[in-house]
Amino acid sequence: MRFHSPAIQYFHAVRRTGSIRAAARVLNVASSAVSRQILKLEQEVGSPLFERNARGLTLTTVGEMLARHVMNVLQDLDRFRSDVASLSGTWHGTVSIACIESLTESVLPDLIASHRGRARRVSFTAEVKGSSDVLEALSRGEADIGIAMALRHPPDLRQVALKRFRLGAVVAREHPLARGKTVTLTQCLAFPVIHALPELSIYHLLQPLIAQLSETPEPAIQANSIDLMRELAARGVGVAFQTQLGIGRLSRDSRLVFLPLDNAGSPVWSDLGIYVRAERTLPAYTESFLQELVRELGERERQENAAYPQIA
Amino acid sequence: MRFHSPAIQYFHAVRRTGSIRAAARVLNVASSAVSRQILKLEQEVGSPLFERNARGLTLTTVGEMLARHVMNVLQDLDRFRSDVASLSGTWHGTVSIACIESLTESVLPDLIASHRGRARRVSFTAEVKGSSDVLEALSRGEADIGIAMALRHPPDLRQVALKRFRLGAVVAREHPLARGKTVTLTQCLAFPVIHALPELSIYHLLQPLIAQLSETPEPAIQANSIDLMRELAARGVGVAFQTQLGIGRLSRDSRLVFLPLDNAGSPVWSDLGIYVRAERTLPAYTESFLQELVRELGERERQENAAYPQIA
DNA sequence: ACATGTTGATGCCGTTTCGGCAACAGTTAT
DNA sequence: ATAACTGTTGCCGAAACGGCATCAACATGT
Repeated sequence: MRFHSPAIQYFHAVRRTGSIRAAARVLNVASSAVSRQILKLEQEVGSPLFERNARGLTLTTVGEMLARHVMNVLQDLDRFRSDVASLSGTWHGTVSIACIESLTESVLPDLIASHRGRARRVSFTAEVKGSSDVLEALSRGEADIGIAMALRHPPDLRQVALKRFRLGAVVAREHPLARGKTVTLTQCLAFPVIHALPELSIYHLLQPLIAQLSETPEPAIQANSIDLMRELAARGVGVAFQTQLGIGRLSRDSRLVFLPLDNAGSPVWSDLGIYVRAERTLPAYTESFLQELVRELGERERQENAAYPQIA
Repeated sequence: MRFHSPAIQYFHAVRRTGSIRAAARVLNVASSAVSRQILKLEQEVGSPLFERNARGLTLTTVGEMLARHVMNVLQDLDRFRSDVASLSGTWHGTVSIACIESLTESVLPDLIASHRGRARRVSFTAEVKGSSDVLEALSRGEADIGIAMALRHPPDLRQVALKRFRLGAVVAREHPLARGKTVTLTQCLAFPVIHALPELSIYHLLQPLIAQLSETPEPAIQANSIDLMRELAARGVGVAFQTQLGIGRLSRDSRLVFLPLDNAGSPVWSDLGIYVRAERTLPAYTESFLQELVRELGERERQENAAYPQIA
């Protein structure tokens, strides 16, 4: 099904790879063919689309505009394909997800497993990144669905849903803090703390709060893996922080205890956003999974906020 | 700027004209060329796109899906073009509007005139239709912006704004009703009434209310032109009904009086919706006009509701 | 400083695709 | 029945495309 001009596809490949020859390799054509199509495009648009650096190509402003158009075309072509396929009963395609680490513990594997159980012809691609990288991948058309911290998102993305989960401390069962029901930041800082590195969203949640306290925190450990931090906490190394989303596994892990964090009497929220490219209609199978994702996250939000009722 | 496969453009022309030979004439190519491209498309999609009737071609289900995709592609191409043009200072294009008759009296001419004064390179196409035809034209990609009665709109359209205006009676200055400040439907039905035909939105607003009354209305006039109805009222033929939007001209027309309608103590609202194709990003100049349109209608809504303050 | 590898662009040439002309079979209206 | 219309199909010239070899410009490594 190749009813779009080769120039479109070649341009797309060059943009992704950043090089004409690399694009030619991916497309299984001669580099001269690719080069010519790009030149022809530039002539028809009337303006250069790439800046020729010695080491490859970079998009110009006009190039970025065309890239946006081409992404819209190709993504909508995918949707059309899926529409036709679903008409004849076949229901297949690939859902590409970019998300932050909090999801990998139980939400995402549960959902994908359950979905695969029902629709076996749908494949998945999941890539774990930092929040800003998630949004960037989405903007570049490298993912269909993105889950990230709900910060300001670029206008070319649409926030499908916003779910909030409580941030809390994770400590070993024997830890002194484990005797309470909740903890304050000040209480935690009295013990060794396992800090998140800036790549993790938790860092951006806690840093402003810690900065408010005048105390100098005890020397601590820093890490960029939620899994690692949790395992460290389980070994009694210190206090780790994480979103309540990891609670699914925690409840099965007898070594650990989750304590919702209180700051000045009110909970500390971690806002999770589900994003999609705005200028786009999703294929049916992607839309279907998206709905399940939103529903599931809403369900977890409800469950967990019921388990730890809000104070204020 | 023709970087899309000819098949796309040919398909689009065939869909609009409903015939291969007619499309060929529009495209200035031989009909054989068009026929071949369509056949090639059908072969690549793996399914017929048109039903060949002896008198022309009709879209199949798959054809309609492709039509949607092609519309998305071509409309987004327009947007891309306008983006590039606005980058180099040029700001030109055509805004195509489909709307119901209520707008033609003052809102639309005022807006277009004012906009043309500032951006002379932007042209306009306006087509007056019934509400459902407006939505249909929008769905078919024959218009950029649609203004219609806010009924249930198809899912491929997006309601940009919703403004409500009071429905009222229009009578000659010498009419007995002109002595009051407002009127009820029962009061009106005591006089000869100029009814709207079903093609006009006013019909669908008033019919349910009239049906509620058990009285048999006096034999009356029916018409499908707001202008005609108003002129009839001016000549004392009877009571006409229209949206408060026509008030701009009314105030300049000393022969007529507008009386807001009351039904069971509450106003009768006419909901006006502004629509746009959902799967689409508008060109900059279209978006700009759309914003002005929404603002202007909002302004009129505010003004007129202030002039005739709500009762309940 | 020199050699090597990589980048994008170009001239040449065979292949593929496209479009125009004319003729065809089928349906509809007069 | 005639005439006007529909979409389709061979045939052929023109345009576009892709592959190969080659070039100049730049970066990297020795």
